[in-house]
Amino acid sequence: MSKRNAILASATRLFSRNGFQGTAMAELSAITGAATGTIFHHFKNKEDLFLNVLNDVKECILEQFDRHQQTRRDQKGIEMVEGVVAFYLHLAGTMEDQFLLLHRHYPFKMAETSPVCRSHLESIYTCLLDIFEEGIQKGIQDGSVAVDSPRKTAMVLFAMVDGIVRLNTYRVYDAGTLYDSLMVACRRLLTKGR
Amino acid sequence: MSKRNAILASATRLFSRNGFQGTAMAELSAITGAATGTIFHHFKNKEDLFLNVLNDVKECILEQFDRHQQTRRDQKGIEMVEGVVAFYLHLAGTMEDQFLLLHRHYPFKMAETSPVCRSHLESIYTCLLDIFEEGIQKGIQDGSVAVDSPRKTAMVLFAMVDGIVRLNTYRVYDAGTLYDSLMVACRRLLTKGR
DNA sequence: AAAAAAACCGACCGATCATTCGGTTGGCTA
DNA sequence: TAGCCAACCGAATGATCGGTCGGTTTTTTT
Repeated sequence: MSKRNAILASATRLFSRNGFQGTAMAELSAITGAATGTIFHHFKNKEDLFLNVLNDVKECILEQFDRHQQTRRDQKGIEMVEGVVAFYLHLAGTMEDQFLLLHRHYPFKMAETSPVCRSHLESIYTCLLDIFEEGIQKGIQDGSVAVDSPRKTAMVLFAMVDGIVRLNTYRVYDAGTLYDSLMVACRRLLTKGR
Repeated sequence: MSKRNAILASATRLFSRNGFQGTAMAELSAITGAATGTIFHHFKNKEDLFLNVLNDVKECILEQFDRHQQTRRDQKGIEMVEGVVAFYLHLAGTMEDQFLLLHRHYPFKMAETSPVCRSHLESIYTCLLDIFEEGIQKGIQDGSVAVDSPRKTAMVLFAMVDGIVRLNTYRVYDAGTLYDSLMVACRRLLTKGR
């Protein structure tokens, strides 16, 4: 692995676990074996480094969901949505650092002044909401889903799923045992009951 | 207002908006007009100051919900739950800083090493979950709510409501227009449909 | 092989940080 | 009045931080 990529990989971990201000370039230097001069050779400053980390996170997440979507073209709407929810929970486990980064507050604060940061975050959330909405729309057409506003329902659904993931990574309570209840809740949200 | 309370009030705002490491004692000193020596006279260090802030947040939130609960003794279960959800959304608006503090990551990280911090956070979340569960339990008895596991449902419900509040304060999207959809989702979650 | 470019190094710098400390003030008690 | 103590002050301190710079090594190009 090139030194640049090693720096990016370790920076992702540090920015996620310790935050932006909690990540010291000296520590990053020690972990990666790259001199501080080398880090600033590849990235013009700390914020630029973070923006590159966030860009990687964005591309990784978008690619994962794009690939997942391609295998789900012929399902019923409700099954698509449930599949996405399950996939989201799965990814949150395998890409813990990336999801933790998105649960921290500073990226959203940085987005208020940095258009690049804002663009990355928007890409991620727009993509996720679009996927949820697509499943809901399809479900409405095939009769497996019954809701008023697809977009708003997608938002509420996403807030629920992401809320569970957050409470889990923040260790508020063990949400691992909650995934079944979440799927039940998901189904109830989308159907009118029988 | 005593100087100690002025320090606590401003510290709440700074810790919420700028984070722990993003809050400088010098800035706190400038805002409150208290010398840095005065701050360290009242609080033995920065962490102790934060713990006192968190304690105030805890007491304030617990008191608000206690008072709210007392006015809701004679409602149906589902109405109690919906009332609590609405009250939660209302509080998130009037106590923005306190809720933002609870949405940041560092208090939960600090909780891993500080028992005092952990205790405060546990008190808050246990209280909230208990209130949600109480309404659900009551609803099961009076027939207005139909779910399998009250506690797990309370957790999922809380994750949903808190998720909406978080996405709103992080300005991911404007959730203000989402409160109606949230209440609909809440009702669907708790009832079997007709 | 020579030259040019890119990657890399780590000592160094100024700024900022949390915290300390010696001293002043003002209200309370004996 | 004398003595005491909590509240208060702000200059000083040592550690740490992000970022720079002059130089060396490695890779690529010609």
